[in-house]
Amino acid sequence: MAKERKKTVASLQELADLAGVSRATASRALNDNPMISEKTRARVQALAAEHSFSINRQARAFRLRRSNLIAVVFMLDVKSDQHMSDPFFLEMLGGIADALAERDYDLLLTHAPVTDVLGLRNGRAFQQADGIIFIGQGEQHDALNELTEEDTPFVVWGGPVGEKRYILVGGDNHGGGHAATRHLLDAGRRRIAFFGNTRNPEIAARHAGYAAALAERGLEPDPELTVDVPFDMPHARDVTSRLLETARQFDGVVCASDVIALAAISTFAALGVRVPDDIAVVGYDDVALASYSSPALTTVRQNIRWAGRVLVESVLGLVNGDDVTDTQLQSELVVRDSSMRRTGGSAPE
Amino acid sequence: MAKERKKTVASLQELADLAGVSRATASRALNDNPMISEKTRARVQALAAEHSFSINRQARAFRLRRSNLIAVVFMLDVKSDQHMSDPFFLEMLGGIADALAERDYDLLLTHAPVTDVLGLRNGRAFQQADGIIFIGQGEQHDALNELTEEDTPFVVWGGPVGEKRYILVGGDNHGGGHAATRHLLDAGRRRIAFFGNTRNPEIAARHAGYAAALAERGLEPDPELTVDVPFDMPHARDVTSRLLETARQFDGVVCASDVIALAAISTFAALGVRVPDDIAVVGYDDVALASYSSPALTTVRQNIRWAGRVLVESVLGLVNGDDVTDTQLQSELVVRDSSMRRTGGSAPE
DNA sequence: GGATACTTTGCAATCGATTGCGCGATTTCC
DNA sequence: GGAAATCGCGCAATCGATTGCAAAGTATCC
Repeated sequence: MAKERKKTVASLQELADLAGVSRATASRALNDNPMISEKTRARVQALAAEHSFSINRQARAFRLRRSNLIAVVFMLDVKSDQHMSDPFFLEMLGGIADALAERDYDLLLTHAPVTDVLGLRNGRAFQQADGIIFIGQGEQHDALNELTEEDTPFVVWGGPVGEKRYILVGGDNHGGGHAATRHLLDAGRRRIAFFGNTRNPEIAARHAGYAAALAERGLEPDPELTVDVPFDMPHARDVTSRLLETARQFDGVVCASDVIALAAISTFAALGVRVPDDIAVVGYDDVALASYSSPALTTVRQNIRWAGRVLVESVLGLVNGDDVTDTQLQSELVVRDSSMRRTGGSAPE
Repeated sequence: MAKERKKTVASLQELADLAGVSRATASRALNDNPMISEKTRARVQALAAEHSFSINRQARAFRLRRSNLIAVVFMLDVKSDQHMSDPFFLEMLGGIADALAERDYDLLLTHAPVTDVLGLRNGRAFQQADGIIFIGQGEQHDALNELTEEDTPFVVWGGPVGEKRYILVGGDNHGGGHAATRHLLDAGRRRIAFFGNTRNPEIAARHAGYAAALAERGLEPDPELTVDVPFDMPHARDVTSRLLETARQFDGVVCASDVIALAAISTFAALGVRVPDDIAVVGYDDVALASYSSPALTTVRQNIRWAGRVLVESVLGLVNGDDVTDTQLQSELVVRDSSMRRTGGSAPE
């Protein structure tokens, strides 16, 4: 009797009957349509709440041709096998999810190893979602350009590229790469390597910043020290150890991600190279776990959660037909290893 | 002219017209309904492919009252603030996403800090999705029981609990906790702590395994050494350092997650405690990054991607009205620190 | 050949919400 | 007091696919 929830009302029609109005009026009342009188609106809404009625979203989506769904597509490079275990993705996803929830949108997660991005045209993302967020460009830049022909709008998280027809949101990769490299230079390092796949636009920009920082000090980047390290741990480890065997003449390394950095550090340790004494390492992304390595990892912070918000605002802007422009977010060097500075060869402790 | 994609066909009606059949026949042909002759079916499907027609999923979902969407809800404890930065979640999500994609389902991600789980009843997950996967029970066990009243079926990843009315999938938490503890005991440790929030059912089971392992060796677990460490790094660090100040009489610690373990190790290091010489640490989950800490972290592996598959199969089983039972997956100790054994007080290096 | 059975296809209702248009009632204005 | 403007609401079409049922066409049997 004192049941808090009354018999639930299934359809708009039932609610209308209950309120003694037509379906049309009930619909308008729920949507705060000004055509409806204040009194009627209040009554209908009260009844809706009382009977815990909520509109059938399927029907609504069908009628309005609008699902309130935004798809998130992770562009995973199969070759370099940057897979989801990079915490960066999760934090980004969290940021996007939160921002979408605030705007009353839902998140459709599409996680396909994307070799053929164009195949997405016939996939769910383009069919069901009102808009799409691509995380990363991988090496699929041209395919993305082609997707702009479709009528589902999208934005991309990534790095600068040449001919671009889509909306891009990204960090200041050039600045980040520059700051990271500069940090090592300031610590007295001279032979600085770069670990990362420069075919990826974001990483290419970081690498450009790296090269620029070297140039400012009159240093020429050694091509042999730019290594295409895959994103995931096991591979990174292999490549790193191989490099150490063949050309151990470097004393610092700028990594394209924290995961790479941690893999490198771990590998160095296994091979008896001391970090940061022999080789100093800088990461990228400032994932939560990075601060807990020992020594704590110096890295470039991107405000990932905020990035998620910007992505959401951009894509919803497109959905609503607003003018949307590219966005570049700040990146910031986070220095954690105060003892990296070269003091003349003596290792502390 | 040699355009590979002909003018796309928007609706079933158009396709039917093109094929010279009725909408009904076209629909049945596309769905391989045996009522339709082989010839007609082939013709319709060929035309559909040729004009890259794909059914309007909104309309279909509306008509069939079935969206082919499975919602994934992360149960985040606000108090203990276990947030998404734990890579465990991401790997699980990847496993679920893959398994769903194979079954032609999509993933609706719902990421709400769930204080009031019952509020989900009116949320999107219950409205749009055909089924739901909850990741973790948090401390919301009773609320979950109540949700079984709703008509959207769901399964839960988590640990054993008392009165349970829902389908549960989980790892062998008791066995894992036992193995982890046993490992430390075998290495000669005697004062072993447990870090984790035992109000969480999974962790409670791990703790039970921990206690059981101690008991087998005639040791009584010291309540003071069971510490409710929050899941995220900063808090874990605080709590850990406090513990060290007040009661530093332990030589091993079983952690409820790798993230906690890494935080603990980092804290120990900062406080001058040597790992594993002074205190040996075992983690849980075997997240990718764990293997790269130094020393590499011994941990309990759960096959998370497989877990994702099992969750998907279970929830789809429920959706289809099959009988579904609880599942317990294997857990396995991964030993990475060969040098942990106590050798009489002499620290190597 | 005619009746019966089976196969193949089409008709039309249906799912639930939204919205253009029109109608009656009320207010406003002169 | 009457015409015009305004307000509040309902009628009915509509979105696109699915499906029970009936009808038309074809094969089978005696």
